[in-house]
Amino acid sequence: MELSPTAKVILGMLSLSPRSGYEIKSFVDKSTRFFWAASYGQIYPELRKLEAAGLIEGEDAPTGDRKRTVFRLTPAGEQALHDWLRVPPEVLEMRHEGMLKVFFADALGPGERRQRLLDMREQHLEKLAALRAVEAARTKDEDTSTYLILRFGIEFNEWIAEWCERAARELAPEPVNAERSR
Amino acid sequence: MELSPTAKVILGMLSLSPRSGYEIKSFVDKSTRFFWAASYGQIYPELRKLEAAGLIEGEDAPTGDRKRTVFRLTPAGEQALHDWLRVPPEVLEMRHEGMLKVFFADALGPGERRQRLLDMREQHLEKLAALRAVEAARTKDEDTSTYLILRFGIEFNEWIAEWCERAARELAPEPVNAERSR
DNA sequence: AATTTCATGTAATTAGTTACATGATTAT
DNA sequence: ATAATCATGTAACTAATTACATGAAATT
Repeated sequence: MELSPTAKVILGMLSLSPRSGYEIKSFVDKSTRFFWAASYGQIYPELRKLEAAGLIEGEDAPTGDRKRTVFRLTPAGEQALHDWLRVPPEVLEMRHEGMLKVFFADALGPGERRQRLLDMREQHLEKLAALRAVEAARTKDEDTSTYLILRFGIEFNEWIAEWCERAARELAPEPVNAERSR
Repeated sequence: MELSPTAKVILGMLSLSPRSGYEIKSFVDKSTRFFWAASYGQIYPELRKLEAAGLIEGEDAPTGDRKRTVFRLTPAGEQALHDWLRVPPEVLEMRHEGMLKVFFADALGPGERRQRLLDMREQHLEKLAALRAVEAARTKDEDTSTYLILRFGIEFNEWIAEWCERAARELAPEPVNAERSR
């Protein structure tokens, strides 16, 4: 059974612990968001499909009068997750507008490449700040894979920001400031 | 006028030089592919829309009996490209299955995280080899933005592969080999 | 009292891939 | 002769976002 992109993240999230669609979405936004996003428009229909396929099962768990369904993996769902995890990865796609603008920067004339690099750097510094905030809010999970990936995200964005700074510096030797000034 | 994702790469490619849809596609595959892809199913319909909007114009340039249309930017198209390039980037999306598998690796048990890291490393080594081949085939363009981005791609994939190797080594002190052995 | 968060869902739209179809030209 | 490349395009399908809609509970 071929898993859809959103099925992959849902099954994985439910392997961490049973949870509702809303909780899946909010945890995605604090964790996999920077390399694997998911919206409500994907999550809720996919939860129904996975339940129909017998990979997950939902249980009513309302808070007062507000209805709520918590999903957990079935044995078949756990098996499907394991099967997927053991195969080498295939999907590796990016949509990086900052890089595209640097790539075409020469169309603006010789002086403009530097500013495109600084714009790209700025975007990664913003991502970095968001990930650092997540790191600060977290509680003892040093030995988990989820924390390892958070560290990856932080170091990854640092590396890119530094690469941009270095490339900008090589174009013009003035110091690079943190703020955009235009 | 809001440019579609594919319009951005088409206008940029035509700023490098006039070319056909086929040539746009093959150059994308050798250059922006690793951070901004485009398929024929996107390119040909978008070329028609951009021509209808007056941003590009096509000229018949057949090779013998095989018909062929070469597109170039109009002044309005050049303006649209410049307007887009000068605004800070917004789109920054990834679909990174290797990272997602590392993220959920604990579901397989404690020993499996290492293999997921090595799988992810392998994928980036493959990207790296493809980009190095492009670099070897290229001719004097050291001072262009397109070459800068190629260098970025190479160093970026190197950095990720090394990060994976380092993380795998910290989990188990045996040496990391280039080949998958399972 | 008002705002934010929790909670679930759908409809419309946009984006994108993959497979198919056709045919000329060039290289082996 | 055959295969690879050049060249253009569409149809079917999959994926994904965005906006909308509704309403309860918790917080300020």
